[in-house]
Amino acid sequence: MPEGHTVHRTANHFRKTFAAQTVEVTSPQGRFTDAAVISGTKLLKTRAIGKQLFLHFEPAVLRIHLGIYGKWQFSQFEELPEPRGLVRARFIAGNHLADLRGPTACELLDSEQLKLIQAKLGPDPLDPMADAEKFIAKVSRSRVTIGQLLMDQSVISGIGNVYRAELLFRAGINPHTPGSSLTREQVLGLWLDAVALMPLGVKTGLMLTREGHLKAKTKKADRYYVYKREGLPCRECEVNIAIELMATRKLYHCPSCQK
DNA sequence: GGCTTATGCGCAG
DNA sequence: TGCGCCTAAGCCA
Repeated sequence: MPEGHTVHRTANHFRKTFAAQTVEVTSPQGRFTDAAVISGTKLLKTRAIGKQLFLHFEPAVLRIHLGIYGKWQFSQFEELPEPRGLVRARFIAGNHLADLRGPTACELLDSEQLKLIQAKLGPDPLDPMADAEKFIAKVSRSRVTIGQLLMDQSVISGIGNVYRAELLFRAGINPHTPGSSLTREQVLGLWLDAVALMPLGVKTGLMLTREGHLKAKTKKADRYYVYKREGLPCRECEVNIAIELMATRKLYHCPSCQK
């Protein structure tokens, strides 16, 4: 379920229920072989950058990336439940439990490795300290299409297939436009729109992108302008929403509103 | 119950 | 470009 907002929610949850505590870390499945290195140490700091979660324990930093399959399951228990299925990592502090399944990455980093990985990440619209100019500069210099640039985590962190489609529709920009063909106002506009929308995602856990429907009570069927609406009439102009593959990912857009 | 699909990404070639 | 990852929800029967 991971576009950036979900990972920030996870970071917030860890901060609330695990931070500053001694955490017991195990790998019931066995594949996270370094669990013992951090188990029994304190969670000092929790940070999400885009789709990556960094849990700073005393001996090392744990980097978690859910990829497409990864899932978290959080719960509180009176009696600790047996792990169900393949649990890569299990975190326990007090009566709080977090089970991690199927992640792409669950690995310990030293400070050098951490620096390298974080240096590769583009600015995150959910980070108040993020530098929009870095995003603008990379897009403006690139002949790659804006549809692909928005999915490139070294250009901007945290955008996935849903926000990509919706942001471009909201901006009235055709996904095939090369980054360098966009005006500075258009690129800044995309950034500012992400800055405006993504906190709603963190707050509600839903990707709310439709003007007038930016509330958690918005029904799933009404939630998006174009994402997964191929063949249906555009909500603004009635022309059918188009679908195609762009670099192996499904891309949705309105051929009329996004010229 | 089975089959399809998915909000991602690294890697081989 | 295509594969591997290998979970879980959604949909159909």
